[in-house]
Amino acid sequence: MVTRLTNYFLKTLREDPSDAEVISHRLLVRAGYIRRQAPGVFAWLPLGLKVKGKIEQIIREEMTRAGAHEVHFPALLPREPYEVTGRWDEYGDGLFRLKDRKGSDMLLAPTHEEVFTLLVKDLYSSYKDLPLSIYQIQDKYRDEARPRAGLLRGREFTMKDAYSFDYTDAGLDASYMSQRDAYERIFTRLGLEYAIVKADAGAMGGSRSEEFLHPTPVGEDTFVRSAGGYEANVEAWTTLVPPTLDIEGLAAAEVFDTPNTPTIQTLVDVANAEHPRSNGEAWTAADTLKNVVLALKHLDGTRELVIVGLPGDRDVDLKRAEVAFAPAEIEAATEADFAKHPGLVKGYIGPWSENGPVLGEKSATGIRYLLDPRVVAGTSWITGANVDGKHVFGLVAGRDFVGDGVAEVADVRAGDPAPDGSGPVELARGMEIGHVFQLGRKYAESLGLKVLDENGKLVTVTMGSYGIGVTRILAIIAELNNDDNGLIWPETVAPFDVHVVATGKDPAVFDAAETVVADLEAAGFDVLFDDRPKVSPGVKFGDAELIGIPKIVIVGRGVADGVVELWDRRSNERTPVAIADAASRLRG
RNA sequence: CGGGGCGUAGCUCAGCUUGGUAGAGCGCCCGGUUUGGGACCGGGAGGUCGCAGGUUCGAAUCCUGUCGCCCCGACCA
Repeated sequence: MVTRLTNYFLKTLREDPSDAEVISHRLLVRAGYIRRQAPGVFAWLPLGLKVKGKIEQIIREEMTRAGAHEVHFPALLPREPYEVTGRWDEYGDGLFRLKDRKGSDMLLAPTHEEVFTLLVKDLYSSYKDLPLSIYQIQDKYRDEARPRAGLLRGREFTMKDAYSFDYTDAGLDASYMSQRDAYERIFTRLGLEYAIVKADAGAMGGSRSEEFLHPTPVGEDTFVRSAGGYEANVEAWTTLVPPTLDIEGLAAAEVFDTPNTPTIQTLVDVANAEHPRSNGEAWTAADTLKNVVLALKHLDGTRELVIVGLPGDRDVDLKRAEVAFAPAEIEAATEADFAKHPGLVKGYIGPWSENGPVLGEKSATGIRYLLDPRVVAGTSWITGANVDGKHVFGLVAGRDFVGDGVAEVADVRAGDPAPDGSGPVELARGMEIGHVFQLGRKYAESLGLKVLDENGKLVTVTMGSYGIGVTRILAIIAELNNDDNGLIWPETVAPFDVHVVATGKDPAVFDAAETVVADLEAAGFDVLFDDRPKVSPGVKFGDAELIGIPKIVIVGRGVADGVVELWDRRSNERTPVAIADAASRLRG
């Protein structure tokens, strides 16, 4: 195929658009691939659509290889199925909701678990029909609080979402691995580095969940990896629990005056100055127990205070807290919250007081008290004595206080030991490009998807859900492949195979260019032909660089000697070749 | 939702402090000269200065309100 620039829908911009910050956004707009319509919503121009199509094609091929079949659902859906699974409420403000003329609630789907499940329920009723994997490539809608970075975080984005249906756990495992393997092939073909990290299943429910993260400093996810191969999103991190210690023989707790120690650091300073440890070692923040007050906003609108006790050198990671308390939302405790609980002495909160337990469901305050996994029985702490200006030293977990449970909310640090014993971890940033979930029976259960098994018994189907962010991947590829002059697409996703540039005004040049273009087409190349007659060479070269097709043929002054130049966009090398050899040289 | 920045021609921006009725570059149209790195000359089209009030003889400029956009944070694929 040959596409001529003289009648193509393309206009490049000489300057960066003022509303674009990240490189992929700037270049995709400047080079005429996309245009912004609304925050986080983009129109696709011909060039952009071609690249998107190339990525989708690779995904389709690998889905087919994995035995998944393509379908297509509407983006506009009725409320009911999402009401049944609870997601109409759980999605909160992130869901695009609208009403039709009759006043019925509709939504723009953020994902399609419900309708896929219902479709299979409509048509299938026997174990003989399973396993089944179906997928679609469809636009998704999420009303992000803050869309940003162009395509990297939009409110409309294209996603490949696949769903597997099995009636045994082993079957689900197999379907899951089949998709997971397909993802590895897809990202490898796209030339995208990825880490497969353990992820939090979160509001999606289910058990096993892994994210494909592309490591990049601009990523929004923090993940950890150990030298021994452990990789996990910090949201899914589980703390290595130390062994419990012997309580026998530990000294009794002692209360000391510690005026003006509202922060951990001031407390540690005072402790070292006035109450040094008996063995002479200095106290550190890790010897203190920090009790952080969190307010949970539950789905039904109720507000609950929870106090988390964690080592004083750790902070609460709000993302991890959201996971720990999902689906409730986390807010900082307000003055009003404290006013309702006069038993809490700000800055000196602790589980213990001379008058008995202060924190915990069975204590004086009745506030739920959860402990960091590191606060095991037999560990000894300096913590607030619930009296202004006093702390208690040597307070022993399991002897002097207990929690109502464990909470994984502390931040994860470089150097923390991996839970599988594979050594200390380092932290890295990544951008989520794919996610595989074992949903289990959550959706099938609530929507009533059951089949008859070999014994004629009704069994609930078990499902998996597998997503890839198509438009996000496009943006990441653009982010990775560019230079000062523009985009440089990998051949696998470039909008065209070859960009032919005819320069000058000599009719002989244009004749020669027609010959080259015809040869290339005959050789099977998809060709973009810059045949604009009155545009100077500088403009054409600049546009070619901006557009970023990796192989460029310059037809110009060399024509007099019977040669054209092959210009490699990435290496910037130009190689003269005979006009008649251009096509075969490029094919080789 | 908090913090910051910005809305003036198709695009990128100046003008606003110190009010006097709108500019530049690029792009676009016509004519001509150019053609291997974003050419040049001449002529031209194009703007309710985001919107609404207010102050003033007079507002892009000052005041109030409002809407929108971008960035950081919270939140999210």
